[in-house]
Amino acid sequence: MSSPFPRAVPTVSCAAHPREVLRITSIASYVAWAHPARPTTDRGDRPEGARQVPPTTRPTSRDVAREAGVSQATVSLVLGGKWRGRVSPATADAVRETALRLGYRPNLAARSLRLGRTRTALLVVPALTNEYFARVHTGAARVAAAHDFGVVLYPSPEGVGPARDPFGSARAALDGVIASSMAADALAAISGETAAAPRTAGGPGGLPLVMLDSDPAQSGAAATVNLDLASGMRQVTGHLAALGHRRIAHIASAVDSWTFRVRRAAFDAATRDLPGAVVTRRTAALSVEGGLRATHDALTAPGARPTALVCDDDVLAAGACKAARRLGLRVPLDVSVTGFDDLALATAVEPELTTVRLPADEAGARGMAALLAVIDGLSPQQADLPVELMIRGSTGPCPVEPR
Amino acid sequence: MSSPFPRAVPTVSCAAHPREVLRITSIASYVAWAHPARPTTDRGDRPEGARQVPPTTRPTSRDVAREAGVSQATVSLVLGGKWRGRVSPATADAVRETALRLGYRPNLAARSLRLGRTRTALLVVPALTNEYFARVHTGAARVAAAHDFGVVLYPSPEGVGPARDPFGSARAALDGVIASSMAADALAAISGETAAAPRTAGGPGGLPLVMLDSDPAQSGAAATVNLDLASGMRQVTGHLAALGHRRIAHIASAVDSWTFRVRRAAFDAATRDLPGAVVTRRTAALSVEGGLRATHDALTAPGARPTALVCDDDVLAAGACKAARRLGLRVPLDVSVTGFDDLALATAVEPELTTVRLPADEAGARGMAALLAVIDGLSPQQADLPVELMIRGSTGPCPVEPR
DNA sequence: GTGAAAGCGCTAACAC
DNA sequence: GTGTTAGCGCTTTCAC
Repeated sequence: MSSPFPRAVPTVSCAAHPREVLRITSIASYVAWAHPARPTTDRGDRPEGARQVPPTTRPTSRDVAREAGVSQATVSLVLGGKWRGRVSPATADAVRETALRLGYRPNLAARSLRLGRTRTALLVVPALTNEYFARVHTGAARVAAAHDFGVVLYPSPEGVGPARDPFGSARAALDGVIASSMAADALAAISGETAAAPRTAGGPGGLPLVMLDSDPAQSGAAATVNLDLASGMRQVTGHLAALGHRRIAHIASAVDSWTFRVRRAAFDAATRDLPGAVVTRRTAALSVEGGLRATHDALTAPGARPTALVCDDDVLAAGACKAARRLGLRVPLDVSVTGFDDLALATAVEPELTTVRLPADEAGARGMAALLAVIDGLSPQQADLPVELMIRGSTGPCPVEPR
Repeated sequence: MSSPFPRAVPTVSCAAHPREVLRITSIASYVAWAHPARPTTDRGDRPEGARQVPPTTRPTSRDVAREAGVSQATVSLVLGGKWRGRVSPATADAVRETALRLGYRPNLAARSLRLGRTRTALLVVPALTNEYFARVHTGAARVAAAHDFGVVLYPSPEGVGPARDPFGSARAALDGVIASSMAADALAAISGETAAAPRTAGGPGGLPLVMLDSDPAQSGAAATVNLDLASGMRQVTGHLAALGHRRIAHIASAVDSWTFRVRRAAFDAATRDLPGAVVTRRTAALSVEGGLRATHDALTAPGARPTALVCDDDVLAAGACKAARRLGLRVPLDVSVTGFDDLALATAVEPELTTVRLPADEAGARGMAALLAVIDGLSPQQADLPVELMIRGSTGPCPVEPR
């Protein structure tokens, strides 16, 4: 997606043009910031003489100013790129040169404090250990970077265990929040607080919030970026129906979040219209093991065995394939399996999974774009992102004489 | 790993005991921070009247002080947990109550500016789209949180494309850096800058740096946390040798980073001592597809076909299995395959991969602990983390009459 | 036991 | 064109 926003001008102008150099310079700059500080825990004050501030500090804009023979304000203007008609080019160059030579880097804390905003967004994800959200982050970070924004991840409690304090994880001050579903607790809290002024940025107590993959009606967010999951599920069932499958089991995620409720409802709606459809459902923990167990149950339950397994997720589908094979069933000859998400896993297993590709990267990018729009006081575009059925080897024609 | 550090006392005391409430309160607090600020891009100044600071701001410690009828300093002391003998318990309670009622949250930018440190560490990872590093982050974040530190991820350029400016990604000011290998550029820059004062925190230009999975001799870091990869590779080759395999192909990662050089050297060393061993090697892009191609080449090369494939990585191993099967070879009957890392993928595929479990979470935790130690002026313990061979279904006895 | 005051490094309005 | 100045919100001496 090409961003609808104008490109931000780099805050600290970088004489070095090749991005290699820029990158290195910038990272290396971090090195120039160190105070051997001890945690401010109440572990009793040090008895031995209190070591004071270290002798070496990194240069401030004042140092640059002194060194360059200008005022500190001039340094700020030049490095901030706002010197257009106010500082002579020669002076500006001198300042930049000095800043570079001293290895000056603006103090972000000071800047944030002064500006009252941080150009930082929080991305709340259920757990980092998931390729899907990694891709969401990638997309969000890409758009953010293009606008000189940063993204800080907050893996919501389930991810790292109940985080004692989000300040520990999301340490930065924030300009906005992007939250995906599946972070129920946190989301409830956020929307609850935002309810007073849901649609505006800067309302009383209203930090701009964009929700991903969540109920637009309930989120209380300024914007919602959703995927057309219903279409995906319809494509899946349509595909299976076209292959002749009628006995279909839904291996559903046990996680109670909007995204899975939508998948379930879409599955139900799609199969309801399928003449002769015999539908069952098992819920499973969101893991290979969970999918395996639920599928085992679905395939060994009394009654006619399903010929197709619609899984809420690729991971579940991988488990489903294992379960089928352990029962001596061939995929897709005896039973077809579909996934959802199109993770790398989908093409790592054999047969490769027929699955629904979710544009995770794009969702993250849209989410960030929406957040930036909200922060800007604009109304972000709202449209479900299209998903695409990837037909691969795990689905095939319904066996003629099943069982 | 149980942390060697004392537990930090929460900065803002939380009357609410149940962690549910704490969590919600904390996250919700973010909502109370909003300035409808426009990006400071040079897109021309607004012609229409310059909207000033929004009317609503979140409460400051001064507001709390006024409301509670105390001085702002008292608020700071109480909420900072340093009121032990200086403020009366009654006053302290009143302050806390007021802070809670107003929804007060300390401004992190101001705190950082004042303290000169941020209690934030940067975790540089090659790309987020990788379960291994997600686990590293999890471990690091866990230890960090226990010490009231935050972790900000910086997916190094390969991950999100060449980030224009790390300040865009890692927006927070930092107290230290944890970097994994495979982030060559960034690392070179960091170690280059740190070389002047490698072993101390707070040396001139020396931001504490801990390297993960990197050459201890070259990193220039204050500490290195490594895995005993050589042992892992020895276990793999030993396992295969015990099964009778002698013709072994190494499907090596094409990524030129220390971790893979170690694996390669260990493989070479281990097979060198194996009488009658016939060893080949193919390098592969770090993907299922890459593994598939390299393995296809290895299995179809002229000469006696290898009976075992040692892959640098589970993803490569997944590709190797696919390649073998496409050639009509059964795993493990005709060819054995081993992976490395023990990602979830290893047990998602069939047969499940015999692989080396890397304690990623533990590595992240150790890295963070080491960083905290360095920041504290202590010398972190240095020891390679043990790895473990997970024997599963992808390896079996060498076929008696191979080919 | 509590308040007053200094100042972290930066930006931006305003003088000159 | 350039310099001076006033804080952003917080922590931390130091008086009282």
